[in-house]
Amino acid sequence: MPTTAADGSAPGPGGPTPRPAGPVTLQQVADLAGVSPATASRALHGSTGSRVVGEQLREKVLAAARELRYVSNAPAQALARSTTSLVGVVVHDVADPYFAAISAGAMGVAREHGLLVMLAATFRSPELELDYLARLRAQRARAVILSGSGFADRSYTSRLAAEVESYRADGGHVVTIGPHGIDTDSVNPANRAGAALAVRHLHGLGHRRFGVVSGPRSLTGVRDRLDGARRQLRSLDIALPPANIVDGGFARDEARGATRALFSRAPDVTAVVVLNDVMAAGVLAALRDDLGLRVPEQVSVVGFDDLPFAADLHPALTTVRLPLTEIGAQAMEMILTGPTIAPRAVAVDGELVVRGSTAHVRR
Amino acid sequence: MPTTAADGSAPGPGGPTPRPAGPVTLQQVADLAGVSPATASRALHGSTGSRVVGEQLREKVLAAARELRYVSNAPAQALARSTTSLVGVVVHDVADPYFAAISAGAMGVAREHGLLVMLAATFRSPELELDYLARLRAQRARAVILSGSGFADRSYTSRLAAEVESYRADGGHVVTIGPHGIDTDSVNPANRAGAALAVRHLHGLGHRRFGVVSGPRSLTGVRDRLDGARRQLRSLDIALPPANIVDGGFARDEARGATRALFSRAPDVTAVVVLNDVMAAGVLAALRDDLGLRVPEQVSVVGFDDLPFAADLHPALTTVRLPLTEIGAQAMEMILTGPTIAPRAVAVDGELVVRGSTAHVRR
DNA sequence: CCACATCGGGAAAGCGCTTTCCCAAAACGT
DNA sequence: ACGTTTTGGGAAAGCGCTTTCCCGATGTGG
Repeated sequence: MPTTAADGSAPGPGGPTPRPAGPVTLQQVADLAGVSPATASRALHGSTGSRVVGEQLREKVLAAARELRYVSNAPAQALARSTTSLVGVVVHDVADPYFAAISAGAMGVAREHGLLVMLAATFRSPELELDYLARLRAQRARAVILSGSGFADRSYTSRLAAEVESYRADGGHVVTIGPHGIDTDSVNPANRAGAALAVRHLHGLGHRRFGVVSGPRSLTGVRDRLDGARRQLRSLDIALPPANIVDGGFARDEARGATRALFSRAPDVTAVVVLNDVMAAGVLAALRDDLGLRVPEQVSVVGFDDLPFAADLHPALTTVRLPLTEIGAQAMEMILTGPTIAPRAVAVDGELVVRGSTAHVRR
Repeated sequence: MPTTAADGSAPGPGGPTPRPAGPVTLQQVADLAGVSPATASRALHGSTGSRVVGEQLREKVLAAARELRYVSNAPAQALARSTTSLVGVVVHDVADPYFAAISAGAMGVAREHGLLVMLAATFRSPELELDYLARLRAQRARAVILSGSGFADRSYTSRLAAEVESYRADGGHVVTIGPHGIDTDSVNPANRAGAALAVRHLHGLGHRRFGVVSGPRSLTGVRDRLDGARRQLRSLDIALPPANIVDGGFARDEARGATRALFSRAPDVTAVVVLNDVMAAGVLAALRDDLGLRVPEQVSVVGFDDLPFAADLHPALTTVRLPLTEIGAQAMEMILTGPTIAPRAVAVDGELVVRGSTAHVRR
């Protein structure tokens, strides 16, 4: 019987794993293999450049580790190496398919490179975002991706900048997705251009009376989209009265209510641009079930993001596609290549996907 | 000017934060406050039971920490305390709304209790799940939630059991969602009963010729749902020929293709039960756009899960609702209460939500 | 007025790793 | 043949915290 006897909570001769209580330490592995902890460490994580452990001992160590089901203590390792393989991803809301897609992209890349991701959801609270950033910094996360757009608030922005600065001084790397008003690597979806695309599409179909279902204006991403739509409208000489802009709160049901409000104020609207797809679902529901307006015959609707369910809405949603998974992946890739001297900014284009929710104006 | 001069990369007299390079250590905070590290530690994380730090010093320490923007080194803390505030959540796929909802529930509870969650996506690979579990164990995560259902594979199950056992020996706690074939705390959605519910609903509407769009049978959750449907059908004396069961691969588009296959093999089917909502979206698309069959006039469809978009499908999907967010929250709560002597199992009921995709049989 | 708790602070010993040194043995050169 | 490099292993010094212990300075009761 080649396995050593070691201790025994299970004294029987058969048990292949005479595992001691509590976490197994490197020392125990070393003892079992009859080597020093130094050698055990090198055999298990031969990271020490040129230092090579002899084939013999190496095998013994690995066998010992396997037998004890050893996994190294990551915090201890982090302390000794002063580096971790953790990255943080902060989102507004995991259940929102927008963030789910971004996260999926980021996590895919993380996996390929052996990084563990800590996901934090802020539920759109700036306070919580700051708090999480500090905690991620405390964890010595290598990098963090701020994937929810920023908040349009001076105090917040400066606090964020300070926190990011501290983190960077600690050797951390932050990548933002969308506008955050701070000087970091970033990947920027074409919020303005995308919204303009939507407007031009509708204008091209003959629409002249527009409504917008917006999100909370405190979010810079929302502002940009709204701004993009507005500018494009202005340059086409179309009026967009403030009353025609309603806040759908980024939620389906809230958008549904907002849509009713919009049409009670401006019943002649024939084209509505919705600042994201989940709200668009609510808009479609309101039009169909609450207002009895037919899409696209009476009203055309275009969304934003092209979330997976967009094609399954009724009618299928015309929308501005953003390659969300790629965006997440790109952000993670920027992390892998490490920070550069000057912040990089990669721009990501949106693309109009025409489906069934838009048509020539008929009213 | 009350702030100390300390070092200075910015020698100007005004800079409020003369922060040294690299991460700030507790020692530096202690120095600045003129106390020992012991006191600084106690002042910042007064966890040491009765030990109280004098108001005076306490304030000084806090001020120093604030000034240096100190955050404690979590790995070092973890090492010293030999405990962390990390919990792992492993899912099959973050982008899948099913897991997104569960994660959201879990993360909400985690946040309330100051836990950081590490989210790992296995993309349905047993290998990866095992690997992540080991890594989470290495991180000394307090607990992990295995939220994807298990794999029906003996070798996998025994390896999982071993890994879980090791983890538990290290003081870890694991909670599973759905059947995993191992002896842990678990929250179990009513997969069998839910599927039976769907079948009874359709049967009650007069349907007698059933088809099932399943997922990969290697997943125990899928098996249970399928089994629930089968049993119910049998007890109603309805045949379900193997040819009427197709594998939709848990993906919308794959399910769409599978549906075409189903109807080419069994064109007389009037009721199809789909083992989850994302596949149901594909089924509806196939029926409507590929096969030209009208739902619910010619074919009735019921899904499973009641994901957020279910009500927005066309027609709105009749489905078996599972309170996913709650399920995630409950799992996290089991973690908070810590492991008990005997594993707990909480059962979660499904509930039929009748919408527009089912109707009396007419063919 | 002194023995004796009590309180609040610091010195120092870890926590489990990694990594620099240091050293013996083996390989090489001339 | 001997010096000189490699090679591969171990001893030990941290990494940045927490926490036990110890100790002087206050407060108590007899």
